[in-house]
Amino acid sequence: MTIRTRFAPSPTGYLHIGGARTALYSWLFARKHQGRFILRIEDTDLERSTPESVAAILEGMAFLNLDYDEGPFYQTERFDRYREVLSELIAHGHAYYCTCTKAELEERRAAQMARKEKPRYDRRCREAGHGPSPEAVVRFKNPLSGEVVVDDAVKGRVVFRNDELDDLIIARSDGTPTYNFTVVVDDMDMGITHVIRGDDHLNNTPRQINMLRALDARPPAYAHIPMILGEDGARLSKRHGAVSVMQYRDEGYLPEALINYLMRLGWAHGDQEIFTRAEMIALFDLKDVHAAAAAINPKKLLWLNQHYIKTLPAADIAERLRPFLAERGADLTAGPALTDVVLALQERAKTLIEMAEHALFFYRQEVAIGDPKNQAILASAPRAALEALAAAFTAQPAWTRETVHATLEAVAEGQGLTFGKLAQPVRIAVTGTSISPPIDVTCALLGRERCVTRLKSAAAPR
RNA sequence: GCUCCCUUCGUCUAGUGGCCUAGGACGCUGGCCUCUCACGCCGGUAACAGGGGUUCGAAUCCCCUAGGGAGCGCCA
Repeated sequence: MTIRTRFAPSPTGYLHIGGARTALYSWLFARKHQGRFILRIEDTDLERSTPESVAAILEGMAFLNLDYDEGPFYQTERFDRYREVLSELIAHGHAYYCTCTKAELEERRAAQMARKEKPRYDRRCREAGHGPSPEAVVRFKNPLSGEVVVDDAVKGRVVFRNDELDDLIIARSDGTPTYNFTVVVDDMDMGITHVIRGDDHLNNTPRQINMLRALDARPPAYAHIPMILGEDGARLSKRHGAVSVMQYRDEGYLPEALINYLMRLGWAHGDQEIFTRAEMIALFDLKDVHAAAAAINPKKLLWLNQHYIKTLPAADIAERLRPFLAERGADLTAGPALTDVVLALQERAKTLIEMAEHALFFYRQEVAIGDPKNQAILASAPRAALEALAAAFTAQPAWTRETVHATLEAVAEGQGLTFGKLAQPVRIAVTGTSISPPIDVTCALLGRERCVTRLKSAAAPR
């Protein structure tokens, strides 16, 4: 049997990291078993679904490199099929028309709550034999007795009693189908073998299984993965900062880091922290998914991002860095090869934004020393030392890291300074900041001409 | 309120009855390295929610309590 999994987001917002993890686990499971991964857009809520959200979801999946074998399918394009299954259900006595109004239902719900009962439909129309009408909804006739057992891959065996369940609405009065019904029809039609989704759906599962049975379909296997909590342990929301996958991208996070982080959040393989895609596919197993909700830890994500910035090929990082540099007005043709700059910066940036900012002075005509602290450091070196260095640089035959280093050492000695006492003011002079790669590397990369110009300008009286 | 789920360091987790005076990672922190910032290396900090059982032995099995979460929509 071919394993078939699906990711079924509703396009009512961006792709957030909880959804991304659900998608990742479904993708991994399919890949591990040489199965098929299907993307389905659950857009039956015409009110809240937007094309922008669809685009955001697709974009997020692409960024994370989660490719799908089938889809994206849109539920709004399958309304004929839902109608067909709906009439089948009605014809076989598994569903019925209900004419109770929203106001009536509301009232009964309130009364049940007041009586400390679980609010649910009282099945008043179940045997009434109503026919179709403009106000009528269609309800599924849930079994009245017995129980439904969900053998969940992460939660274990969960038993629901049918008398706890009510007759849910599967088609609205305007004829459109509802979520719990479309999901059943789609999972059945698309031959989904493993439903991997958030555990907020665990309570829906017995009703879906009952519908599947009414349709003579074999229920898939289920795996309900816990939700992701914010840093404070509360439910994830906008106020927790970056929760959108695209926002992480914009903040300079690598998909490798995000995927690794999400993978490891609520799942473990012993003490291993870093996983390649191939390892993830090979090692992933639903049974190792932790059953409890996990809080997001932004610092650890940052650490992982740094790890991948550090270890991925410099040329690769350079390509990803380009847009961040362009955004900051850097002219990449007026400076050293970007890959060389990345090589120098790779161990000193946690995000691409940070790297772009630290790379900027390589691609600017001039630097400004705005910070008073930096001006003070610059002033700590005798003007003559900077001038001597500029002269020595000019006279120096070859321009490499080694020769630059030797010149710096010679000038420092000549001026009666330690290497460090000269290096830091020089750093301020040529980069405009107190932070950069080693000064010899920085100068070598920046080029003789710019170094000399900046040294002279820093030495000039103001 | 009812039903369902969950509970190991601050956080993510290892642990499936003895290897646990509970391991790793992030964070925080002391030190080393050092021209800045980083990287790297060495060390420290900190947890089995509580209570009852079962057992020679429990973080691991059972029960209860407490706490957290989800669902109970003509939302998905």
